[in-house]
Amino acid sequence: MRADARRNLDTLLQTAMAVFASAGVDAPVREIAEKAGVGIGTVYRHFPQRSDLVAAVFRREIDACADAAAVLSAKHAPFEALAAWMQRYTAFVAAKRGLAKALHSGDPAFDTLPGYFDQRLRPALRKLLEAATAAGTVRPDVDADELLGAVASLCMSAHNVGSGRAERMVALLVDGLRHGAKSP
Amino acid sequence: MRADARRNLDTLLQTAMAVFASAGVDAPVREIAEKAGVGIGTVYRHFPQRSDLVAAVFRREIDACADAAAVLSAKHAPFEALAAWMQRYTAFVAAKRGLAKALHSGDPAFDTLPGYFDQRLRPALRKLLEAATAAGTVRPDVDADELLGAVASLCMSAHNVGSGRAERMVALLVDGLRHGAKSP
DNA sequence: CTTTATACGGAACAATGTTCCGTTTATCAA
DNA sequence: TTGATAAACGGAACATTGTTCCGTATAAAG
Repeated sequence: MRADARRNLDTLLQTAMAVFASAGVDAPVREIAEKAGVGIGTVYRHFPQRSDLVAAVFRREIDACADAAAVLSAKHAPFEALAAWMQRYTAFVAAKRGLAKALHSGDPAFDTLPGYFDQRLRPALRKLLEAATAAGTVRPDVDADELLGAVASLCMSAHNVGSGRAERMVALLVDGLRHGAKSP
Repeated sequence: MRADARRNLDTLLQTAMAVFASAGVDAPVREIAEKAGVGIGTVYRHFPQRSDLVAAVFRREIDACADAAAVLSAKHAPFEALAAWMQRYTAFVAAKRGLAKALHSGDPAFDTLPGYFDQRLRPALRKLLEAATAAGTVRPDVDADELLGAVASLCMSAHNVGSGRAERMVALLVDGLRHGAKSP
């Protein structure tokens, strides 16, 4: 792959992420291309359809969230790493409320996203959970899937718009994980 | 209101309902205008925005569903009327799965729809319920709101696509209403 | 029948997704 | 270093669709 192509792809994804975050996923392709300093043709060579760009940005954010698990795990004690990652995941889900619409739009470009979501995030959380359980700071009867789903529900609910409510609920959830741990 | 205007408005709403049903609520305005045999300008005079047309069609379908209650009530015994209307409502909700997206689009044209929905359908169902309860064929501890919500949930669930599953579940629900009635 | 306010139709405009192709440039062999 | 070339670039042009505007047609009233 040519160096300029790689460069453009990177700035494109970065810019698209920023634009989607501030103007929503319906932002015009022209605007993204302009802000990234590339032509429209460049965008469409990398992403044949607009939805492909959206999906790529999404996948990238899933990756970032999943990768954060290992970093946090190396930097903190098991329980603290778990708690920190849960907040990281909360931020991710909360910021992506617009995704639900896109996912249900029927566009084939989004078909593989739910699977990718599971494939990357579930193992990430499972490792954190297992480490904390092994350390005795978290109860052993909690399922990674259920936890991911619960947080998503908390964040998606219409009553949780704004003002850290979702974060507080998730913090409560995480505190609940301590109950029944081997060593308190 | 001029006669031709009234005529055009009616055919427009009828046509739009048919097109939305077959091609989805994203069908182009031009297509609707053409099928209705009117110019685009005519559509936009009656409905300043595309979403206003969608909302009008919706309101009309809510009306039809609500009005069906009185008709069924006059034609059948209380319980049979209730059961028939529940199926009518089921068909209405099932057909309008695309509505959820529209409702959450943030377009102000849809702001009053949820309220209208309640205002028309809740009393309709309440009257049917009260009549059946008074006749002793339905238990008295059922709330119209809850019933409407339950049916909506049954229909909206992604697992209920196709093949009368929702209808069967609703029928079950209705049969459940008989339990604990004064006279079995 | 004439008048007039109303409604009509569709051309024209604007925004946006997508395609196409002439031009530029990174890469590499000589 | 330089020339060849395949890859990538940029943006004009096209297609679709929502929306506006205005000249024309017509229903309604006297």
